[in-house]
Amino acid sequence: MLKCPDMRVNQPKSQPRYRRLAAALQKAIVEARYAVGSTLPGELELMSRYRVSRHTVREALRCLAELGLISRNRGIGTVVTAREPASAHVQKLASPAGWMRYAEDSRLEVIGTEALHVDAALARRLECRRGAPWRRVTALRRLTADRALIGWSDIYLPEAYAGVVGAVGRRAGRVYELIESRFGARVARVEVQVTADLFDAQRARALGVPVNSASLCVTRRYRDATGQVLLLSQTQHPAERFTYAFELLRGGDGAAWLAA
Amino acid sequence: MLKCPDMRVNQPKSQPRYRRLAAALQKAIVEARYAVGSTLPGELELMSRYRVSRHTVREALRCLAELGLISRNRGIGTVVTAREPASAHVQKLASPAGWMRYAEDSRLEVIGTEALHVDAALARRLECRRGAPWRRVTALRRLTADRALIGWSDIYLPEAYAGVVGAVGRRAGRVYELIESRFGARVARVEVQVTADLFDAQRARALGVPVNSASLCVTRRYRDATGQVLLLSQTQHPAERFTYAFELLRGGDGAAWLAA
DNA sequence: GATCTCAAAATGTCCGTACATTCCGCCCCG
DNA sequence: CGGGGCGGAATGTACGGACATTTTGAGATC
Repeated sequence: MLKCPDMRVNQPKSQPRYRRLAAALQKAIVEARYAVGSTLPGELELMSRYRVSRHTVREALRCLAELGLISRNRGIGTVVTAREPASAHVQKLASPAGWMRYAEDSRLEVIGTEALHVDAALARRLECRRGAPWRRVTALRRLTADRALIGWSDIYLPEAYAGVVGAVGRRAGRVYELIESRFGARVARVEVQVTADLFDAQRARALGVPVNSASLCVTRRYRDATGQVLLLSQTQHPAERFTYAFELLRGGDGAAWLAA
Repeated sequence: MLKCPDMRVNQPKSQPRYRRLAAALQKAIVEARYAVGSTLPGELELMSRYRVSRHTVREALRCLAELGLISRNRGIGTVVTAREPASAHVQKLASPAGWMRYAEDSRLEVIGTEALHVDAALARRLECRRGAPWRRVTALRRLTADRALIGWSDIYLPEAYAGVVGAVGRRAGRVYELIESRFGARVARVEVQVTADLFDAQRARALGVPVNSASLCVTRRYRDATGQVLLLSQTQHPAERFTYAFELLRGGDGAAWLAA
């Protein structure tokens, strides 16, 4: 059960004290003796309860923090953040278009927006000139069914299209569709990049996942017929909560999408 | 530069001592004052050289270990394992078939194989009966150009097909193609799941990436016409070294793959 | 009721000490 | 030459102490 990182190939007969304490605390969390959101006893309390040094308590708590089960902050204490991984949402892709957009069972929730003049690095990503006026929108993606958080999105669009921001998440329609209908633009191609990343502290906190936990990272560039980028969105999904799944039908030397 | 995990949103004016030491050591590694493969001075030496406690040295080294720059073992010392992330490989997908198989510019290198009788959990994944004889093959995936490691694969196939294992990575042809040509089986469908995960110690060590670093995790089930699983492969790619990229052409209400 | 201040609670940083465990190289012996 | 044993070097575990920093709640004041 206890998965605190251990580099040694051969496990010792008896576990170190701090690992045993970590296992005991994890058991208590799994058995819901400490509910998610509740606060564990403080270090001093744990010291006396388990008759170990503060060092040992801290090492044990470090293990649990690495597992993402707890979060520790000065002045607050040690809060249980997870009992087990949340149930995973599987996004079935019935066609390649699924890579372009999300199903209707989830929705964006804007949590921030700012106008900016793009620096050199961002200009490269957006394929525009440096200093151009763009708008960054930060949003969370939730399942509509149970409001579960499944992603954090950073969305970039030209400032000229910023008028759609108010409608994002409020009105039916994806961001690029809003841009198309409001400004008469036309998305002709979408470039998709799929990789993985770790959640930083800000994103982890917003999603309620451990800092430095794994995220599936999908970046999309929506281009018009001239190749210009109309919209770029980068979404990080918690690995434990989101999976893309699809099926290919084998044919000749290629493959066709198998609709569900 | 220093990316040791820090939970605090607002950085203090001055960094803690251990972070400063970690930064100094990382700088020395980047500048190749300590080459990859070489051993850093021991804890006691660093204590006297930097005039800090052993505790502070250990915390600093822990940061570097988390970054994957060093590896620490009793009796050996602290070895530099990486100077910087390896350059990233972008796997361009010219068609949906790209999700089914890898391009010709990389190759599998088998590092282990074992016969097994599948337990309940694995039986569910392989959709076979518990106790059935299967073969697990562990392999690394390398770019042929520079031998760079881009993935770790766990491959499962029925023991009846184990005869192809010797040819994996030695002869041209993907695993499922080897099975097809050798045993007359026929892959009709491929189910693909894309998510993210963290590298455990074993996989991290084999790939030379940090423990608990992000991996893009792709699972493929190859099925015959009756739906039976002929082959399951699960590959973890280091996020910094591997990205899937493709482009969709917008059309009607769907999307078509844009060939490169 | 709202705001400010202060103290207590909690974790973070950093020092020190001691012993345990593992690895590796060297030396000795067969 | 090869194998085994031993010692030294190195990190890992665990104890203790002290002070710093952050958060929160209670109480006082306006």
